[in-house]
Amino acid sequence: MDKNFDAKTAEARISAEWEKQNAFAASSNASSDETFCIVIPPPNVNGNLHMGHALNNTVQDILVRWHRMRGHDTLWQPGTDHAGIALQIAVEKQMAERREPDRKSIGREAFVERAWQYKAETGSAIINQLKRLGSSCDWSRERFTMDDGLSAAVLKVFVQLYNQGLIYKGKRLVNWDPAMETAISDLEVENIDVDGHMWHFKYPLAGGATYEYVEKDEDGTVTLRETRDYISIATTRPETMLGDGAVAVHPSDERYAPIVGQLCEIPVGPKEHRRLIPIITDEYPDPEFGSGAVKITGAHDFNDYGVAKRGNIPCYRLMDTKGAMREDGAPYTEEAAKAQSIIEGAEMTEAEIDAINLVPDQYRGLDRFEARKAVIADITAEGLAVMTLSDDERLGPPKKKKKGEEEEAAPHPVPLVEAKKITQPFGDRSKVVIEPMLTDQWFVDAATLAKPAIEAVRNGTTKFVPEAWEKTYFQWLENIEPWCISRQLWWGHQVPVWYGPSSSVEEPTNPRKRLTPSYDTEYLRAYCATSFEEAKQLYIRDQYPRFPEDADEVDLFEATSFEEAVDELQRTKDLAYEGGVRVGLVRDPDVLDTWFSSGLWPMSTLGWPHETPELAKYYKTDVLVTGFDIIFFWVARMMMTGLHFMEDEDGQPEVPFHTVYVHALVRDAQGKKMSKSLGNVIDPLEIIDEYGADALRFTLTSMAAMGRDIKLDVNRVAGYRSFSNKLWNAALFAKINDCYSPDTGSYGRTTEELRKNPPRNVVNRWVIGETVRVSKSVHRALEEFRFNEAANALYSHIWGTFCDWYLELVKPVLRGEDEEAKAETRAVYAWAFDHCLLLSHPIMPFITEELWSSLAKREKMLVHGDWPDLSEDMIDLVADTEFNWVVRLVKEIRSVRVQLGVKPKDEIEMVLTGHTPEVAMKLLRNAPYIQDRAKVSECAVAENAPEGSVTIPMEDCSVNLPLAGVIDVAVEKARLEKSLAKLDKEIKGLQGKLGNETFLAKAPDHVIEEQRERLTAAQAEGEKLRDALTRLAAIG
RNA sequence: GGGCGGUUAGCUCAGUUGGUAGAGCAAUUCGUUUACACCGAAUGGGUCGGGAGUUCGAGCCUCUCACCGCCCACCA
Repeated sequence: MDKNFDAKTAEARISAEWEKQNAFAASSNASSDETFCIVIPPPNVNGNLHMGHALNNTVQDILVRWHRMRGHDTLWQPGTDHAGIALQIAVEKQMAERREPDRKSIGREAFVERAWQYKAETGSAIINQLKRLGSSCDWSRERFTMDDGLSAAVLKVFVQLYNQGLIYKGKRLVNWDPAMETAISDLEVENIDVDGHMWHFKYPLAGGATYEYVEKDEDGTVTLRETRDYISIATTRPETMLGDGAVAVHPSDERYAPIVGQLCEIPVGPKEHRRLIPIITDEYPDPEFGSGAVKITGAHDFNDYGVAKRGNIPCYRLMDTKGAMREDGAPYTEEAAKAQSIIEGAEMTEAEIDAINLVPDQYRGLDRFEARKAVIADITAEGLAVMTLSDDERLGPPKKKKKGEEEEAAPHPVPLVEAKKITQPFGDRSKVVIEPMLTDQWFVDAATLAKPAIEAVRNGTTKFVPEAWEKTYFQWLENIEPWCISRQLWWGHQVPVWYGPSSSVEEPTNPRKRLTPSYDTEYLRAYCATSFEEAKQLYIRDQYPRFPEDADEVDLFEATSFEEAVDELQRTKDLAYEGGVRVGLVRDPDVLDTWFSSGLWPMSTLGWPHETPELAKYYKTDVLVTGFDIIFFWVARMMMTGLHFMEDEDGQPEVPFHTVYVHALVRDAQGKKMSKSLGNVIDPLEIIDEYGADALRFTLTSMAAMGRDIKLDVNRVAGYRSFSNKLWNAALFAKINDCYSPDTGSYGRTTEELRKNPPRNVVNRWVIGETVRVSKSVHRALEEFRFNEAANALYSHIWGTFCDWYLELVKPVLRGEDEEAKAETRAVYAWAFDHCLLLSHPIMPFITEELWSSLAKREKMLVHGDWPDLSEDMIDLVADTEFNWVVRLVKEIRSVRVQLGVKPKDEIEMVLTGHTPEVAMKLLRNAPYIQDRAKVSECAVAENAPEGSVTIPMEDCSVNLPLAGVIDVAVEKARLEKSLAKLDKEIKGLQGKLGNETFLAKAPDHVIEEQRERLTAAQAEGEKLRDALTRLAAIG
């Protein structure tokens, strides 16, 4: 055996061996019907292992290895997520780097192929990284959210929810990412406070009308009265003024009561053609804020959208998919006239309103931020920019003063713009400012699906650990909004809906008339199906009900766009097609939110919608291990879909897992998530390279208890590497001392034998008891998900008990001549050490596996070892108390030696006094150990303490070290006095407590008894110390 | 604005029915041809953020304040 564990080479070798043995395969090592299943939170397929993954997978692996060792039928289901938007960004980035033509120029089909190629290049990296961590997933069952099986699940879920009315399409204001040109869900928006500005502009009243503007204070006293020909509006987004549909004030706001119902002018655009909009009332404006008047831009603000819907105010879309001002449509004057006609009573459909482009010609094509600058400049030039701030507000926002910087002497000059902290929405992937955009999108009726998901946690069917997270879960689900699931991306599951022209406008008796159908959306019908073939059937049945038997005569083809459908029809128009009809069905181009497919993960990876044996056996799964950041994204959605689609044997909705273990996030020192852009990432792979996977795993395990943040300290990893080194050397010691027989490959005694015939030697009996104890502690800790307790129990047992005491104590025996004692000790050493390996394996799989096989020939690898289930009756209480006494005695002697400056090499005598015969026996029985451990030459027993000796009080005796002449009397005196002072303080406290009648009356008996015992012991010890002081005084 | 965490030794953090404050690292002293220097022995170090309350007894329960952080929703 090498002197140290070479993690780097050993880990690779051991991984290979596990793989070769199929050690992680589902059901491997199963000896009971009890199942245990965890589905991995699928990492992004193009991702790299970060500390969060490391923690997450360490926890899962501990549970999985533990259950597998217990003989449970165990499956850890692995896989990866296609990471919709994230992967598309990555692919496009790579294409740009490689100077390939961009996405749009190669087209959808080629791009998707390119993305698959990218996936093939990077797809195994994260899996290999998980393997390096030691994750014992059943890799043969690896799944991918876009593989055939999982895609089938997605289709089935979509179609069923669609047919149940739980998925629908609608024109809504959604969060739009102008960089990726797609909608995103609420959860994918990060709201960040940034320094912003608020502008105040005058909207002149139509036709130069005026009114008396009156401001009053709280008492009703008039503070301002003036004649105005405008209404003042505050905005942080001047560029959206172009799309204003109204100005709203609160119905109770008396200042504006005179002008409600009148029209005002949007002060931007060509002067002669400025749009007029009505002043309306709505509950939304806060009279206390700004001027109390709000411009209503329904197509670009979520609050305004609500007002617009209530007040029947048109929503004018100003921007294109890139967030630039629209360039389509007729010149501004014509478009504005259309809008104006609505005010005058013209009726228009939503689509017609959406088609109106109200961007004045000079702003068309400008980026939204450029447009903002231009709008501000133009309005300001016209003198319509105003400030309506109080003097206090004019000071601007408080500036953070840097050290040494002088306080601002004078207020700012009156600004034309108010500096203001504003919360801006950013795309969590693209990091660009999100634009509310009025678009057609697919939604899931989340509120309906949420109800059973809430109930299942309420009634305890699924439990969160720690429980506190249930509150977070409820809070979100109870206020859930429709979930926008469509993305205008190319990478992902395409929405399984096909559109075809409606034939209902005309009688389909003459199908030839439908040869070139109008693809105007008004006449489109949607068919949701799991395949084109199915959609075709649905279309025929719906559109040509009279010709079911003539279905062959309807020639349907699938087109990727409406343009293509029309082109294709034009192209084939001349082809003879007797007696039939030719129609192109166009598939919805959108893809689904990544979380739509990962939300099915527990069902889909086990085979659903097929009724596979795995699904029957392992669903519902047991524990879901996750960070709290994806409780909403993922956990809640798995609960919703799981409950909707899965049933138990009784036909009741079934949850996907009974326990959700929520762990902390690994963060940086500021409590921020680790991120590449912040440069605060600790790479787990580098840590593994340097310290080994076991050390990293042990570190994360010991920190798993933390509430929310784990601030990883690399020093701690180093500390736990030392721990594995410790374990390694304890094994080396076993090898050197032949604890494992090379012939039989075993240590000669089974647990059962040791239980029936306990060893003679008290040290061996004691270590068996300690082993039983630690096995119970570890087991209980794992049962209760208290991973840090399991780690700490092992740490202190292996290092503090086994290595520091047991290993040292058996040295004299193993070096001695008593062959019988040696044989017994070897056997017990090996047994106890094996248990250290068994119990540590879930946390530190590599080193324990390595030692397991290198110490002895084994029937099975440790990964399939039998998890200890030791019976309490193996704890020998007598040996226990006796040995704790020995340990305490040795520690006391060592302490005294160091304090009094006795040289480590010097052996001293010890004399026991004030003892009973039993105590004397106890001492003599253990004399060899005490002599060895405390460097004592002789353990004697006497009536009286020798002259000039140092005394150590024990509860049942005194230990005297004859050190006359060796020690400094003054130092010893100081030592005794210090101990005495400490003791007196304790005695005083205890006496006070026991003298307190209410304490005696109210405290439970066992507590009182405990305090009494402690007092007695402390008093006895105090006496001994006082005696010693007296004797010392006699010498001095 | 709503919700949730945190504040314990120099540092990173444990501390589960309220009953003598703990670990690792760091520090100091001493040691080691003995499984291990990725070592051993010993030592020092905390009015458990402030205040109030409940209790015989509070790091733990209640209230409050302060600071730090997270989540959700937001005033145009």
